Amino acid sequence: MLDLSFPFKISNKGQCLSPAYYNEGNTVGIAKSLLGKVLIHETPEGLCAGVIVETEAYLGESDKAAHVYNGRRTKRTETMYGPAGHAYIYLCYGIHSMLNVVTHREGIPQAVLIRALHPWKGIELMRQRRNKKKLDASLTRGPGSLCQAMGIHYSQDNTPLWSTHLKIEDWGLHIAENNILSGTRIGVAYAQEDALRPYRFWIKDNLFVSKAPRPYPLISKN
DNA sequence: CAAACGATTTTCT
DNA sequence: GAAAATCGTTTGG
Repeated sequence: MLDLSFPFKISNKGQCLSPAYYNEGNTVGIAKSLLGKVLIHETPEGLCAGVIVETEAYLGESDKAAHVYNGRRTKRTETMYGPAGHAYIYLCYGIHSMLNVVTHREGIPQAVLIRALHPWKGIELMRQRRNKKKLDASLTRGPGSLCQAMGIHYSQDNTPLWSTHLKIEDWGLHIAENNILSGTRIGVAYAQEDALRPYRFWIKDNLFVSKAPRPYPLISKN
């Protein structure tokens, strides 16, 4: 029997991450720091929240795995060129919304993809949205799945993450460095040498972290 | 204007 | 493990 219980000690109040948090210019650092933060979405149906347990960094125009590689500044990617802390949400495979956080000042298109959540609040609503009869780790594992569970849609692209209805908060969870693992990003095999870079981060042993499609981590120097 | 392509997920074998 | 689902974005003619 899977143990889906909430494994975090959480404080009694949360603090919304400020615009400055996203504007340090250190995307890899933010990708790691976002582990343990709480994503919150409130809709007329109710409030859902989950702890971020897996992220990936996308490092701008020189990153062959990024949408903005080689300066592809298009209607879709315009959000990535915008202010830090806005949500870059796009449609993938015609079906799945993907949530990213813009992590660099205007003009520098870097972002962090949110790949998995440990569900905290609104779990029954998530289950309904995911059309699951029984709860299991597939509820919020994977970037498309977590957006469906949270009710996040690509029409919400470019929303600031300090909005009243969509935000990321700090609830005092600190993930120790030795509980953070890294490896290669998923689904970017086409990106040649950049596919090998360890820009994916996750909380060790967390049940909701994506299964790796290939052997990992592929430890590469630099 | 036509065609190929996904930072994926689910279902079927 | 293989293949389908499904459509906006991007690229090529």
